[in-house]
Amino acid sequence: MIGITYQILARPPIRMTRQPTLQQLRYFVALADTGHFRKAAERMEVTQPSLSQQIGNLETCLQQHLVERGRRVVLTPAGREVLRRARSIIAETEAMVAACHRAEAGISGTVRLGVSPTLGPYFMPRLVRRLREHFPDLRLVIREAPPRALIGELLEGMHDVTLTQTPVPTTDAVVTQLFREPLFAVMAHDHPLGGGGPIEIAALAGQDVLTLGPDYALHAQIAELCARAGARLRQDYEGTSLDALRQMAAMRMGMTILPALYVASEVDSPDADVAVRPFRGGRLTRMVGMVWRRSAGRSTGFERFAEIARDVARTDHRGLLQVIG
Amino acid sequence: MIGITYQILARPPIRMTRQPTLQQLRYFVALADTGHFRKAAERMEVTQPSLSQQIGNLETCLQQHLVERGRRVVLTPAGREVLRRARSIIAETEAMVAACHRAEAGISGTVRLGVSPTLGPYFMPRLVRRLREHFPDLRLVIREAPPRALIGELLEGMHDVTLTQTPVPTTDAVVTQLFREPLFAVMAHDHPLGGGGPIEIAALAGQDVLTLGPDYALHAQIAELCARAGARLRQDYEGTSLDALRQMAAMRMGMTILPALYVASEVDSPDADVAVRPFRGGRLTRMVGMVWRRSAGRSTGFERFAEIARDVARTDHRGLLQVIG
DNA sequence: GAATCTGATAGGTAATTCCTATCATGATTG
DNA sequence: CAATCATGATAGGAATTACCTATCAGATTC
Repeated sequence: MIGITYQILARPPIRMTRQPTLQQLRYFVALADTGHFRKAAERMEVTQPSLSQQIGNLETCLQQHLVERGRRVVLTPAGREVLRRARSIIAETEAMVAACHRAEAGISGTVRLGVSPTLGPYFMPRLVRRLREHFPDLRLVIREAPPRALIGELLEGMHDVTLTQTPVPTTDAVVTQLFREPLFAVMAHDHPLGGGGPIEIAALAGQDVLTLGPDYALHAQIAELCARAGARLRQDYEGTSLDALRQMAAMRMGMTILPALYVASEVDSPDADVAVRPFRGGRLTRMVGMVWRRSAGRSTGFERFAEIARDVARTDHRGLLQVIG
Repeated sequence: MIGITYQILARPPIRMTRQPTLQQLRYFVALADTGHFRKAAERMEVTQPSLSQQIGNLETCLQQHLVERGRRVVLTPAGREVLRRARSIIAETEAMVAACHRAEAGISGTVRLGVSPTLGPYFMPRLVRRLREHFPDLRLVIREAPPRALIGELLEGMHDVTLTQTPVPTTDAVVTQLFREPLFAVMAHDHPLGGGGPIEIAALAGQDVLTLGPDYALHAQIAELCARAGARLRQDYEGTSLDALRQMAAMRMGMTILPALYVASEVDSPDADVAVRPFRGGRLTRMVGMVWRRSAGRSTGFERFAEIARDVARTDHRGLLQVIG
């Protein structure tokens, strides 16, 4: 008979099975704590019949008596077990709500930050420290990937936000520019262009130039520069990292072009194994920005992240990076 | 303005703060698992607008975006954190419901069984084993207390059910008789009444009789017997346990009267330190029953417990106990 | 460009929660 | 012992929430 009714109504079984509600659990905990229906109702700020009814509904749903209703209210064994679980469920729910409400500027949970390896090691340590100051509850997972992969992964949802060289080849992302980072010519000490002051782009003519693979934004930029300056971009050798490029230059395999943050961090010392020359007037730079999915919307808090990153660039890398905005 | 509205409506703050519901959490988990609103709605057997609205309500309540709605559905960092907690909350809720539904004959949670020390050690081991066979999920806490305290504690809610000598001095409890347990006369081997077959109650006349203190039902019973038979109930010495009584009898401080289960367990051997004589025709017995609060109602499962206890008495103590019912 | 897919919004129905009023029972007071 | 109070349940109805149907707006596919 009931089976037939179901067929007629086409009502799904999931809806036929009553489930306990969090409110019912809260009412039950209040009753257990006060040992008294009226007092529990007062505590929960509803009337006694409402509370009584909801606790009755809970008992019906669980198919167990939870309470003995005599001269005193006493929990049954089942009631005591349900009380234990109810407390745990309510506590976790409240912790979840509190964590969400506590979140500052929409930052909550674990943020996954993707970063280019040409940038991450030289910029992130200070940025992480600063972010931690601003968002004490922030949890951050940082993953490195070459920019071409990085943007794809961002769009796939693998990262929440990325720090990388711009422009990026998509319109599905919001790009917020942070700063302009100068690039430096780097070569062996005894290279024809080694030594001296700022170098002109035109001086690259006829030189062998090493750079990273095409997965990096730097690759296209340097390839375009070589074409423009009449230099030879070595196709037979590609660096897999900035360190590799520097070592190849030191071994006289050609000259290379490296970002300022890397140079400042890894090369700028009197006993460096390569010579470093800035381009005249800072003519050669790369743009660095923060990128997140357009669908993330306006309340993500990532704009706040970008502000903080600019601040780091401004104060910790003063005179090296040209902050934008 | 809003503060004033609140004052006018006299609505309690607890009601002004929206709380997440378990259904919303279930919808959100389905969305996270399917990555797709329509598919999640199908899975939950509601329409897409319903699911969409409830997830929106959850986001409003938590004051966080949980989902990016773009060309694909991607969880935000906050969303991933809420997902983790939601899974835990739902799992615990389902475990709670399942435990309640799985319960056999209303037995669920941890049952607290109070037992008289004159009974427990000699009857409970077999009863517990049998109960465990019938209720595999049963959790049992067994506590001993003298019967006078035991019944008070039962009424206070400290025990859920008790096993004790009856009658009990209250009408607030349901008493289910289990069996009649014979009592035996016990004395030193060289006591004037030592040796021989069954003893008449009248033979106690003039004898010193030892028994337990007034917290035990046995006390009143033996006191009444002594008055009736013209025996002297020793007031200067009281046993604190059945073992103590037996030892005092062995030391010729008087005779005593002990229950059959104890005798069968602790005395019934050829080299016992006391003589044991049954009363003629089994005339002297005590009644043992199971007792629970009247307010526990009819669906407690304790009647089932009583049946099992009778079964234990019938099969494991055959010829010793006279089962009732 | 039309058709289809996807998620949001609006209006209305159905279901649930809560309130008020009352009932039934037991305990307490005078 | 009658009157009163306290306690939890039940009934009817109002208020609120959950859900459905219809539609909109934007994106994607053919």
